[in-house]
Amino acid sequence: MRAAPTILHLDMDAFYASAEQAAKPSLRGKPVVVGGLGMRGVVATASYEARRFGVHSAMPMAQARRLAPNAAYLVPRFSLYRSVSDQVMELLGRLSPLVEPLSLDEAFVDLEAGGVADDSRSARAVGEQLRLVIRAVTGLSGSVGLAGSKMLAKIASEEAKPDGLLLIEPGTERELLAPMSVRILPGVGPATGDHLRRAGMTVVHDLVEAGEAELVRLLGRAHGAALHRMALGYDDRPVVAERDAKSVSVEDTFDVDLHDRVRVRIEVERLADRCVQRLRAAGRSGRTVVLKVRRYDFSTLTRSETLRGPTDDPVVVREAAARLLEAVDTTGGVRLLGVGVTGLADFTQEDLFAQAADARLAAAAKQAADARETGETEPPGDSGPDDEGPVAAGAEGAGSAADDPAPEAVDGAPARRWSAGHDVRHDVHGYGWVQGSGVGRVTVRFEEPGSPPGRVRTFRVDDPQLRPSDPLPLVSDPVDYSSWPASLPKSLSGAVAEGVAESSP
DNA sequence: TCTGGGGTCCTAAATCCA
DNA sequence: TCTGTGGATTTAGGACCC
Repeated sequence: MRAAPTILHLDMDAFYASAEQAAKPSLRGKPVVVGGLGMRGVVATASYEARRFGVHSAMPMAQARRLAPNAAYLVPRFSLYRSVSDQVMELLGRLSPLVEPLSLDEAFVDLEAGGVADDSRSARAVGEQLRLVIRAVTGLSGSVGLAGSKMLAKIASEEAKPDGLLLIEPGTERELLAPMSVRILPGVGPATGDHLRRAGMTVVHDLVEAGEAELVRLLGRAHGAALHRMALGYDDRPVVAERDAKSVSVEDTFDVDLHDRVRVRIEVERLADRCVQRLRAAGRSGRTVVLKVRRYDFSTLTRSETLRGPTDDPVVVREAAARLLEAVDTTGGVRLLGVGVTGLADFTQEDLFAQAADARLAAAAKQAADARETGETEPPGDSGPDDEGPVAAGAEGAGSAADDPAPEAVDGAPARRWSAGHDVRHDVHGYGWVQGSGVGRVTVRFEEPGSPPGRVRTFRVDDPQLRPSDPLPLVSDPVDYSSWPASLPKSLSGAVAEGVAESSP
């Protein structure tokens, strides 16, 4: 544990929902729920207004709708969140070279390594400034935790939420942690929490009392020892700037369980292709292919196969996934399929051709053997990368809605798809967003981040004056903060006063 | 009334090899 | 050559995180 509370944890408040509220003035102050809208969707983020109805993240969407029927329900728009996140991360990068992003809306910063703080006073000052600047630049609020370790900084930001700052003074950690639920400690989820509760431990103090030996007995060596240290407030994990991804995976939950074996195989091949696309985009290759199957009863199993060398060949990954699938019983129905690759290496050209050739040979041999069994005469080598054609035609519909922007054909002409929540621009009425669409109509609310709440108008889905638009910046006339943190612009206090006035009418 | 998608890390058993 | 030991690797599953 370092002496000074110079590790900062930033957590944006209800990030996705807040970004949507900033983008859509008519939703400010109203319950907003962002998540998958399909029949099997779950809540990604609920605005604080929605949380008052009991809606929280990871809750099934159907349940959220019962609790808050009048909330606005929106699909996530990651491009918007990513652009806001980039702005925030850029600001953090000015404080220190050691910035560790945990997700789009969270990061650790080592202020001491950045030379911007070395004691409680300076750390608090940086934290307060950061919150102001983030609000001025993004229009959103974030909560800041400051402490001498990552664990405590994160707990501090959690306690500070929403829109606050908490600094844990060195020496006060144990006292602070003692009465808290064991669930605040990292690594204690529902299962471990239950386990501990059955052993009579519900608050952090109980863990300290129990002692390391007892926790190790209960939870195993690594977990038990780590938990004991955490309970005492010890955590010396450093802030790590960049960490390489260790796996790449894609998965889909289907609106309706899949029963048809052929359909299941087609979906696995599609997922394999998508997985390889992402792998290649990252410039990586992988050695172990993992197939994930969630069955009708939510039981989940994985099967994996390690190749002789890393690959980024879609054929190799597809065929490995298909082999793995053959060993899985899918009677009863399949709820989710996933394909992943681990054992990542940086792209190495050599192995690939040999690997692909090997796999093709093996596949050819197998196909020949199968053909002999079934009396088929289809020649091997015909199952190349692009033979999705005729079979895939019947495979439409139940896939996730999110990943397939292909327009539906109406009267032979491609109809545009107006997704709820997405931005549009109309030649006459300007910028707005899709409130809903159906039966040939699309309803748009015309407003933008800087405007007052706007009017709703309805158009035909093929109105030529209506076009999809990129998200607008949430703050239209940003103050120049390029000199921060060296110096704050004079307008800061003015901008801050305005911001406060806006958010508390 | 059900339970997403993208990851990480840990454990344990089986297997192989020096 | 036989047997034992210890380590590394592979595989499967589970918990956890946002």
